[in-house]
Amino acid sequence: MIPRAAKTQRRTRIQEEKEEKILEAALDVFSAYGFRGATIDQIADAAGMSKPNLLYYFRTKEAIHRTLLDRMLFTWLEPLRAFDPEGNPESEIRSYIRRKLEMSRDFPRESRLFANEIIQGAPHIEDELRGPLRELVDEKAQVIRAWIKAGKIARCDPYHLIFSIWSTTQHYADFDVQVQAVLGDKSGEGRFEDAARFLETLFLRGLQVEKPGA
Amino acid sequence: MIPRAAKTQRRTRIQEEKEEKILEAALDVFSAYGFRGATIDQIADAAGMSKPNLLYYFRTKEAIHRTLLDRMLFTWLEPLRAFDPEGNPESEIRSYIRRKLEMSRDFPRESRLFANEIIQGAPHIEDELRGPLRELVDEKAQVIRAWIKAGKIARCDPYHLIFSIWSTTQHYADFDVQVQAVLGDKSGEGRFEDAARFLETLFLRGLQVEKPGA
DNA sequence: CGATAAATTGACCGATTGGTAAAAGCTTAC
DNA sequence: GTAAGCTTTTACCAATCGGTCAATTTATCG
Repeated sequence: MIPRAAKTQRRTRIQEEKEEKILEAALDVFSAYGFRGATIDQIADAAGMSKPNLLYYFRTKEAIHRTLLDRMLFTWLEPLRAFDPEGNPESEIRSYIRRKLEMSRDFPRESRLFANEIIQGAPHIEDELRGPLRELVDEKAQVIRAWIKAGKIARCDPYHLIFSIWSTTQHYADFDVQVQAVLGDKSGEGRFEDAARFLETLFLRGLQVEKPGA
Repeated sequence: MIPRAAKTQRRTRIQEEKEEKILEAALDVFSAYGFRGATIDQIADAAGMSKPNLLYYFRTKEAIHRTLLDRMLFTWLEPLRAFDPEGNPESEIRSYIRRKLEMSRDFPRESRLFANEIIQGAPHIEDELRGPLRELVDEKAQVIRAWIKAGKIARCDPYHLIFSIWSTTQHYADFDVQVQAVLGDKSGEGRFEDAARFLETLFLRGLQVEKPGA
């Protein structure tokens, strides 16, 4: 009857497939319209099934949204988790920027899902922001502070540094229409490398990571 | 009968007031939920009037949205228009950052209205993006390019420079919940100065505007 | 004042919203 | 096979959606 708690406790092949198909369709719709702007009918259409059938797998619209957000939040934080206190600042920052930029390129819908949620006040994930997210950022801010004290990078506010890396990289996913409107619609690979080069240069120079010269 | 085309051609005091009140309320609602997520009832409630009364002043939900977006787009571009080719790069960039940051502080709802629209594919303003916006950006990109050629700032892609200033500054309005979740909810003035100092330093150092020393 | 136009309202419309009930169709294990 | 449980569908629900209409109230002007 209820798929998520079937008597056998073991998920059917069909369950696995259909749930994935629903989440895939829902990602399209939620990322394009936000939670309130999205409708179950739209998601069901995109998933190629009837509305009651969809609601057989996820009991409410919110349940679908939650599942997507939970998945998203985890992978969204991966690059920051990979930030290594033992590594050298230049390459750590460089690869953090690159990873975030790759996520914008490879998972733009996930990025927009997240952006929609935050812009609209994060009503579904405020706890996660104030809990796990904040803790992780605090931890990495300490790492940056240590680098500053050791004279490895220029003095700066580590929190705003993290914010600026988030915003600049996510911009290419969330504001893609605007970027395309300004740059023209030529395909993406060259654009990606341009952005990567620009941001790496900006941040590394801005933090004076490179040897003092001239 | 129809207020926007009254026989007298002259707008009543009441029209002026009510339309402003509606737009004010609509800004709240649209910026919080996006176009599709917002409802006329919600806006009417927030404006303290009945739905038919609201529709007496704006014939459709889209008309309200359009009016807000048109107003917004104009003021949103003001700081970029003020970018002066004759000025010196350091102070121009510095004041551009500051102006954009002030807009995020003083008009966060307008910023979120715009962000919602762009994230959701800019269905209502794509023409404006490809037209006026693009032209203005092209023009200012030329200014930056000239500064580079004159050796006044470091070589970099001017478009991505503009994007990065947009994204970093708007971040404080659009992703405010996240910023507050990470930094704690202490009041804003100190935060604003911190952000301004960080961004100015990042960009000016990143562009090597300051005299080569050490 | 009275008259004319502007402003506001309650009642209502068809379409769409998120979600349910129940029965029919389909798989799977025995 | 057949029975049990999983999946899907049809029909439906109350609430809400954007928007209209006619009637009423209020403001304005001579």
